[in-house]
Amino acid sequence: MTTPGLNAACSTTIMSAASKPTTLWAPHEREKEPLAETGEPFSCLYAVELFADLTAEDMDTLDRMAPPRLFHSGELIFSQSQPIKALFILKAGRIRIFRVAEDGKTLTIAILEPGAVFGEMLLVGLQMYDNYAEALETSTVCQLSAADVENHFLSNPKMAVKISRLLGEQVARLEERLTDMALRPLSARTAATLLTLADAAPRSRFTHSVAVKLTHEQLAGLLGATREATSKTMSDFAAKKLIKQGRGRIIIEDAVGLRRTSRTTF
Amino acid sequence: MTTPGLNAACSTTIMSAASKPTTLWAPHEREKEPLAETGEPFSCLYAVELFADLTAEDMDTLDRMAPPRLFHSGELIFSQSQPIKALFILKAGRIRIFRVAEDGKTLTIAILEPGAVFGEMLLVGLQMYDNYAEALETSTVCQLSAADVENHFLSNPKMAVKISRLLGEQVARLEERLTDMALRPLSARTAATLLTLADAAPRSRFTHSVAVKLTHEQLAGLLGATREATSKTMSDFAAKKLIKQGRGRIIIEDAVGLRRTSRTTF
DNA sequence: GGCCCACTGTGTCCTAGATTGCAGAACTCT
DNA sequence: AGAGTTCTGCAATCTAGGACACAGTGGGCC
Repeated sequence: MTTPGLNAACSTTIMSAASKPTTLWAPHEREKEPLAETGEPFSCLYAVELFADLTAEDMDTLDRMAPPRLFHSGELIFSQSQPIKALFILKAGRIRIFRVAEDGKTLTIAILEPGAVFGEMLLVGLQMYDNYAEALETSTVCQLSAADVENHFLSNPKMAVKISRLLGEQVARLEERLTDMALRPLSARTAATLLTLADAAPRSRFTHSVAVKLTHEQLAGLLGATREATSKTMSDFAAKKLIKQGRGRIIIEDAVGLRRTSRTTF
Repeated sequence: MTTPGLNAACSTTIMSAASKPTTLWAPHEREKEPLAETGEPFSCLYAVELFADLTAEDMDTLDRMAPPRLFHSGELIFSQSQPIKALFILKAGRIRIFRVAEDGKTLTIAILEPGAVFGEMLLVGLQMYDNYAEALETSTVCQLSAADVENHFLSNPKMAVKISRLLGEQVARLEERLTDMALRPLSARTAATLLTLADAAPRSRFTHSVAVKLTHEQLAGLLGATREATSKTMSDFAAKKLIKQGRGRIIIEDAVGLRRTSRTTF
């Protein structure tokens, strides 16, 4: 049920039903989709698990309060200078949550797919929170103001429970990732990360293989490694027939093999 | 107010009022304390922030349901084979939460001080959760059964909110630690970790300097580094007058200096 | 159809930190 | 007080992965 994704600043990566058509990485897909959906009257909220317990009425109210907004590739949704003042719902596109070190290097905390909720630290009243969010592609994002959230959420006891579960899952994932970072070599981390990405990814109905739509550089950001090192690992994996490479995407060929190498120490 | 400790599997590291006397690391302290307190009629719960909203009545009921239990140094409180079936409150002593890799290396997720609550993943219904908990010293731990928790907690709406906040703080800390691990050299990580440990640590009333009661090896476990590497950085720090060393404890001498080196890249 | 740029593949250093192996010092326990 | 254990301090070597520096190449864009 719950997707065990890599997402840490969001959590439910439930796909919105209509978000990704069956075509997988069809060229030109990008231009049509987000723009077409912008004006659409349907809810940002329906497909999001977090909101499932709301009454239809509440949902509609909230929906009207959550204006969709378009972000172009590379644009920042929030950052240090623009702290989180809203709860965000990703309707279409992809968002990268990341942190920045003094020297400018970044670690990406999560890559969000449509249906994800982020900026949830607002929900638990955390002020100083130095994550950045950036659109990886042209994306449309709905936002609920802090006030609206206050009124319609924190009053609802079921909601608090949901939020707890959501955060609990994040904690579990982060702990896992932390120990991976500390005790596993790059190859193992890469394999593990690919697998997690794979089952958070939109899936084609027609092929049993799954594609992860990332460049080596983006993957490197997730791994806390350099682009070069990641490229090398990917070549190795390709040589071992674990994956197949494509420009900007990686196709998982042998999931069990990956699982195995994700557990090896060297 | 809330202690920004390193704790990840617990969170509030509020000290129970009577837990640590002013003597700091007095020899032989260990034998007397936990044993003497075991039979004590007072609550495990009073000093724990998570329970502050309970009625006195509820508190007493819960208290009677939470038998204190003694764990000796090195003993496991829970593990893979003994999954979490209770919510634990650390009354006295210190507990280490950790994870284990295939090759036997471990990363410690958190070191808990008295007053900490752990095993909280039970609260959000997470089943498979592969953390271990081990007593670092002889420790007394109270446990609330899953059923009791169910009855007295999940009914209480305020409680859910508290749990959310608690988990939210954990998420923030873990994200911070993850990026530290990924992008910062050992020296910086060490400095940062010492600082966080320092203000989670019991504080003497008489000295303004704070002591962290850990061996290099334990610290190394927290840093995801070897004992040797940690020892070396500690020597460096001592040479720079940032800390003072003692067997099994580290005294912070220059907190701002540490803060500075925690931000340096090299 | 062609240009240009964002991805990718390598290749050569080079350093932080792991590994190994001891040795002395500080506690603890009896 | 003596013995054994735990901690800490080095020093020598090894290596995964970082830092640079290019060189192809596939694909979107004009």
